Amino acid sequence: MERGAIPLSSIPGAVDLQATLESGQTFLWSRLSGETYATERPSTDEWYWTTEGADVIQIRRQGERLAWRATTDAAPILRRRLRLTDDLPSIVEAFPDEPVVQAARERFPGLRLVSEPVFPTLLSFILSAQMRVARIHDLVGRLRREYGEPVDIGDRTVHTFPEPETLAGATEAELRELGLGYRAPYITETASMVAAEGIDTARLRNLPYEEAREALTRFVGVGEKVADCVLLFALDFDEPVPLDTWIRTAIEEHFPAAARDSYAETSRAIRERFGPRPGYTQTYVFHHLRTADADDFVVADD
DNA sequence: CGCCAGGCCTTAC
DNA sequence: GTAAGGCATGGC
Repeated sequence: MERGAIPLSSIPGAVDLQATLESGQTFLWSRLSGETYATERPSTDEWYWTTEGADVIQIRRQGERLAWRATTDAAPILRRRLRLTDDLPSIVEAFPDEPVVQAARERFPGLRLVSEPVFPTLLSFILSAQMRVARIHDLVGRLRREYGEPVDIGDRTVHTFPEPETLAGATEAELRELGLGYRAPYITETASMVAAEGIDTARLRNLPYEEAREALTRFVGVGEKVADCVLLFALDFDEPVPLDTWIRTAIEEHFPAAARDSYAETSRAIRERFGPRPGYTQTYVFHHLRTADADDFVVADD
């Protein structure tokens, strides 16, 4: 087990691990205590763990640094996945001067976008259709335990995210037994597609945003909304504003002029009102509205 | 019981 | 291209 630390002084802006990892952008991180998405804010020494390929990575806030321990050198992985080089102060400074956006900004200093592995993100958001955030995370955990590889990390065992080939070998009936419901065939079909031909991430990253979104909908269970999530949370696009029920409601209430009939038109209209990096704005607004009645997410003094 | 959740698919026009 | 209906599951 390797260990290391990243000084907060080396990161532009704050880092709020809970807001970043438990805001529904990624379902690939868990509190080591197992209390992920508990209403209580995690204790300050709480470890979060995830996997990347066969490696296990853990991180926690420790004073004025981010401490990590992992089966590999986690520093470059963490810098990428938590976007620790993003100049957060200048990003939020450019948010539009709208009350709901500014309220979200003030409530979650340190909320950062993520840049997660593509295949696990693709499958997570296929699962996300018509499901709540905590339950999506739970189902990802079931996929890990059923189809991933166990890794002993000392006092407990965690599981890697399953490879495409492994999930391609699962049956729809097996996945339905795990509780995936009608999303079960989407997972087997898309896993089979990825096992057979991969995901051309280099090509996707170089496509214009709307073309990349269209290209991703080739996968079964991936419509415009899920495609937007993959582009925003795994492929580093700045433009996507995934139009889920929360954001649609926010548009109706706070940006009614941006409401349109089609997804594509509403997407264009809200992007023009969310500032230079609409995806970042969206992540703040989503987390703010979804936790509007949970004061536990407000930063407490240590 | 009904309603909702980070929607997508097929079918019909 | 758009509209309608169906679809699993669990929490409240």
